[in-house]
Amino acid sequence: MDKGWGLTLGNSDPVSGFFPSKTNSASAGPFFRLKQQPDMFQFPVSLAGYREDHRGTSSPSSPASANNRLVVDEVDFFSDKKHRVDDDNKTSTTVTAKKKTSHGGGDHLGVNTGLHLLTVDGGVSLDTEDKIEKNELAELQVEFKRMHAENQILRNMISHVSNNYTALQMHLVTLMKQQRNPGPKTTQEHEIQEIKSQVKKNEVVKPTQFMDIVSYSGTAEADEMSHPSSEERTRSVSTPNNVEVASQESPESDGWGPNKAQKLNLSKPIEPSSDATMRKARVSVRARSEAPIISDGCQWRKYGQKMAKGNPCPRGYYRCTMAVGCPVRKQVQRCAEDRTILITTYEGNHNHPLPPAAMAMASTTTTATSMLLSGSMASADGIMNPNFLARTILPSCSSSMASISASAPFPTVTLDLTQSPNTLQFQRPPPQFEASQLPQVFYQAPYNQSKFSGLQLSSQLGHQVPHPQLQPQHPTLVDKVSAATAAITNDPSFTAALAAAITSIIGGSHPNNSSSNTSNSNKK
DNA sequence: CGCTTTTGACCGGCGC
DNA sequence: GCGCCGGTCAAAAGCG
Repeated sequence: MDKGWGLTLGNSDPVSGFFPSKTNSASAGPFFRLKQQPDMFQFPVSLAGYREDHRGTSSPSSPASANNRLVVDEVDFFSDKKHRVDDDNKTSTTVTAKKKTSHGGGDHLGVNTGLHLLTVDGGVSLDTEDKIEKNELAELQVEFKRMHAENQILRNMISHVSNNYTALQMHLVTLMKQQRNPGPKTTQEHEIQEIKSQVKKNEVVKPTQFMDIVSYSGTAEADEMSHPSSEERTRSVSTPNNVEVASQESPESDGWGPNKAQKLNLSKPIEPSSDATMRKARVSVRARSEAPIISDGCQWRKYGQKMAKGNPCPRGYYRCTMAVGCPVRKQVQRCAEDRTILITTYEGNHNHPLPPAAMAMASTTTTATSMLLSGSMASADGIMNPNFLARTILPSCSSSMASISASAPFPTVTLDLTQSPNTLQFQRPPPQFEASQLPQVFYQAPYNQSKFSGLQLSSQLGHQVPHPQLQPQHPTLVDKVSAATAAITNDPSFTAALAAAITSIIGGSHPNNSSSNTSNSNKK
């Protein structure tokens, strides 16, 4: 079980942990606020490296994550609170101020204390030096104000993008619901019909790999109905599309292994157990870590270990033990090529409230995962609209080599955090960075994979691959915002946060506590 | 003593 | 039908 090393989700101070201030956090993430839950878009994530001193401590809520990062193998979100876009400018300003006042020990911008005291000896040119320093201080203050104004502009831009995305997301959800309930006719009927046709196409392609958008939305609603608790209602509201990435627990399915539900005929009535592909959806995170496991905010218990074919390293099987019957599983295995890379694959759906950190992750990346999943339905031929990724997942992955992939037979979001030059710049020299490893997104639909197995998108918003169907709704705005987004996404910790988020969302998107036959791991 | 980990056995899916 | 393989089970061992 993970006890606090590796990917750590702390919750001591989510806001300051990931964003330097609440003010900044209010605008820090273009799509991390899409759920209208500002508090949910905080990333107290530390994709931290191996810290033996944390071993044995419960990581999710360990405030110690903000300290003691002498050895960091991955991204440490707590180590540097000045990475965020809003602070980049501030940081530089502060550094300048410190340099100019270093002899006096002044630590605060605008409070140039101690300078005079050190220059008094001899009493030479005190006034002159004082004036010079006052001028410098004034310049710094002006610059600081200017930076602040720029930050405000950037915030507004991000907010704008966020709003646009939210509207788009809601639109998508609306379409899904309308598709499921064809009764009401709206002006978007043609879009509904298009989705329906896509569903039919998917049936033809490969039923067992069908990403059941119908049951997808249906299960989400079913969950809402079956879990009327206030918290779950809140989460349902906060995640309108309710990314049911994971299993809808049923007696014959546990959400991980081979499942009979995969073979259910699509013509059958919509029910959770028929959502085979959704149940099979996985999130895989590749992270460089010496730790045997990554801590992601949940408690895990190992229930098995197997030697997987083609990999000399054993694969560990873990299940969530935060609640009885939680069906969430994860596999942990080291990469065969590079054993410093830890591959963690998540599957399942938590049936319990998540820790604050994990919930933040879950809420935040519901968007990303939902875009991955629902986006696969967004185009006529089943090809995911890359813009969705570009708008949601990509920004956070752009500069940290995070790749997103989905491969048959199960849709899988793969985040590769092993090639994050920016991250490593903070910690140690980049070991393996080369031009060919520029941020890319690889999306492969779980079906019809051949159509776009090679789809690659530049994750840089400013370098999106042109596509007739993929033109942004507000290209001009996108261009404008690209700079701001890049500033955000240039922080590799953001990617690590996303990784943790997606991994947690797999289990945290929506509670479902249907009795699972895989939940008796504790019985002995 | 209770919980977790280990590890071989078992099961089911899938390809040949 | 058979064997391979991934995944899970559960008894035994380990640990605090």
